[in-house]
Amino acid sequence: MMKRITSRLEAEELLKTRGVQPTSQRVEVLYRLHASQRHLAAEDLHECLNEEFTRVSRATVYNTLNLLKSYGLVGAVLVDAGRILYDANTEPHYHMYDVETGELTDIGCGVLPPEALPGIPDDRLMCGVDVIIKVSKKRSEHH
Amino acid sequence: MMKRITSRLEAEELLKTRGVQPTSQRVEVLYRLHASQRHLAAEDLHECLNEEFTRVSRATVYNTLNLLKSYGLVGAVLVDAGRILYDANTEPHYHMYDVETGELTDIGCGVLPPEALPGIPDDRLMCGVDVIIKVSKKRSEHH
DNA sequence: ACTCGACTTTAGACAATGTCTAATATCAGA
DNA sequence: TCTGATATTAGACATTGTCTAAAGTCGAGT
Repeated sequence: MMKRITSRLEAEELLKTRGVQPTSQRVEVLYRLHASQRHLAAEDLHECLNEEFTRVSRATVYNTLNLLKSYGLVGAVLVDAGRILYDANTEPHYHMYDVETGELTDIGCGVLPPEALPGIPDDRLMCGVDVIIKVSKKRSEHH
Repeated sequence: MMKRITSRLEAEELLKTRGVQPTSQRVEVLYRLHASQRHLAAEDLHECLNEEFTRVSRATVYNTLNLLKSYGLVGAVLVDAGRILYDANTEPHYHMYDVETGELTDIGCGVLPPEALPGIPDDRLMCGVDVIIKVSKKRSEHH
């Protein structure tokens, strides 16, 4: 089970143990993402950081999210064109996306462990699996 | 097994049978996507259409792809931020994405039928499943 | 063939998202 | 405290996709 970060201090510790310089901006981004309990876009996070006391530039939010992602400290989900949502949950899991509301929900992958996925060529290493199950409340418009 | 379109005439027939007005632009877009045998971005398609005799505007390429997608005549895959790749293969299938080269390959979903996916709430209808298996040749940079 | 109305295409403006650059600021180690 | 390496910043830039208003095309009914 993943440790949930509940304070800036814990975020700082986590960064240190991974060998990432725990600057105040990085700590803040990581902490806020955990605190929000939701999936956030970079712009959401930028906005949310700057309505409080903190002041973090747009570029830093983007850079930091890319950095955290490259260290596996956050997850990224592509739902629509030109929109990445970030996810504090770094356990392997899948997503359910409501195409009407835009709501994105985590789904455990118990029934469908990544190992069960179709085989990949021998010369490649799997470095991630994205599963997005799209749902809606209505039937699609064209039958 | 899906019928592969090999001529503009077949593209036109397909559009007609689905009740979509088979304009020359739509026929051309649908035909070219099948002819290319690859996954193409809207811009690729726009470029490729206009180096030949045909002349199709950017807006029409985007509109047409959205239209075809809403009728299930083409598939769309999100691989990177702000980049949709379109796919002539409308059979249920998954994708393998090489994060280094950007190469996107179809993978059958025989081993992993969509029905095997985690349950979704009763009040929602599943309207699609995206599975992207990310692979690379090297280990990721941060161990 | 003609006309009308509905649909389609078009060019270009616009919007949203993310990246890059050069200057400045900050940090860690000597 | 110094110094080099690293991080942050503002703003320009690039890319992708959407919107709008005008012009073009299609087809049914006459």
